[in-house]
Amino acid sequence: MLPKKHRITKKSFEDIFKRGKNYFSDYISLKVCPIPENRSIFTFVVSSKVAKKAVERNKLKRRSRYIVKKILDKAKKGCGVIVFFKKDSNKLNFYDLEREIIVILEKAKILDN
RNA sequence: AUUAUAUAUCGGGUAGUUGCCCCGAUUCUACGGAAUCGAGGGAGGAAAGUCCGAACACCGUCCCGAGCCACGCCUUUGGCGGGGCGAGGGACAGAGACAGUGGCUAACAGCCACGCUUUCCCGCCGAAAGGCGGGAGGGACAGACAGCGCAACAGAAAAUAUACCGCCCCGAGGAGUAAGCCGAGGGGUAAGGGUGAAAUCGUGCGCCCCGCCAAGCGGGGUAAAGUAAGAGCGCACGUCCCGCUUUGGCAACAAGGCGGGAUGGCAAACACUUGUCCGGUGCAAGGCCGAACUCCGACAUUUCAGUCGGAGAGUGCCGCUUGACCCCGAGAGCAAUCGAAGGGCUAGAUAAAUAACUACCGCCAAUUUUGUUCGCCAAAGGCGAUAACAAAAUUGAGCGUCCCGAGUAAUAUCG
RNA sequence: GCCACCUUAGCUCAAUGGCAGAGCAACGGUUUUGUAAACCGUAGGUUCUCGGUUCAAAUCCGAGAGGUGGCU
Repeated sequence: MLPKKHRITKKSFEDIFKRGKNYFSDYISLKVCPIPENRSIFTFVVSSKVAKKAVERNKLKRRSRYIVKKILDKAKKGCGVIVFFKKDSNKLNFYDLEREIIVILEKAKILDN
């Protein structure tokens, strides 16, 4: 799990959601927005349209947090990121999910490749 | 061993690497917090659905009100008078909820025990209706002689039976030599008609033998038995209802006696009746404190900026886990349940923690390959919140819903 | 967290407890040189699911499933 200082709070969520720039891939869409802090913050949103059971939604979120945690040091500072999952993304296994997330973060220029 | 039903309990394990939330200790600190350590803790039986009734918190109108506070007067260890605050209690009534009796409970529409009723099976009694006994289930189980309604189709008729066919009696009159026939109309009749879910409580009998020619009468038999005709009648039995009453039971009710009677169904039809219960909102309740920002006022100023005070404000903190708590359980009770003594502290997150990966054990209905005649099994391969159903959001009680295994107990069947 | 409502033919909707219907769409035919329109006809239903009340349930009652909307 991400430490608290890398999570998005209730207040900043609204802000990033409105002002954020969109990036898309087959399974994931991002909203990215610069923030006036010397760190990057993340959160993950899984609609109940993607996975009906809370169990599956939580699993997707847990795995994603672990992946982001691993690459946190290499990421650009000062970004607020909301990760939305699209349909069928619950069918990905761990390694495919990791590849998806890294590719789209590179696309959004949060990660250098 | 298999299947079905019911059900106490359990819900993957071990090791390693890397992490998250809470708690505790220590250190540092710009007092916001940060770092390190810890043989500290970290989802469920249904956490879910939200069908229920509670705890807890706040709020509204009226009334009662223990007590407290100050004031006035008097005949001053006291009495009287009006006023304020006020723990707590009551009423808040509608097109509301509930409905056998007793108990359990904080409370309930839940649970336990009992009663009544109903369906199926078995046995016995009886001519039948029906009754008695046993077993397995079901019952939203007050009231349909207070009102107001509903019942398609079929049927003569569907709730005040108002008679369509038939049957019986009377019969104006008609044709005819007569016998016999036809017959408007009137009266009686619910036994027959065959419908329907339901037809005015149900069942049985209305006879047999002998004597007199017969009708009829007399005698005998059977539990009992004959009218102008006709089963609305008679007799007997059964079921149910009403009134009075005896005994047993806390009660629902049961068993019996006397007398009278036969009133169909639906209240899960009604803004129907009777009885009982109920004020409202929900932890986003509510409390503390008031950041950014906005507005107002004052001060100060050439301008920009600023200082102080007030109001609004949700960044935050509390509520938030010691509780109708958990384990064990002497003892009370048919049981639900209550419970002495002893021991324990067991998630509190907030875009929301409780995990990710690896190895071994584990699991694999169906599908693929190899070994093997096949199966078992082994290996490959697949799965993994590592098995199904499924994850806290104030708390706990119940209901109903979902579901794989392990395991426990009992019955039936096969060996 | 809480509350209200809906589910009927392929689609949009009706239906006092008493034979489940309408419009559009589909299919066949008539008409036309042909198509459309028009006209005639036909088929299509587990009334979301499971129980119950009733002689009888799309309708009344209970439980479940799916969906829509609202408050905070």
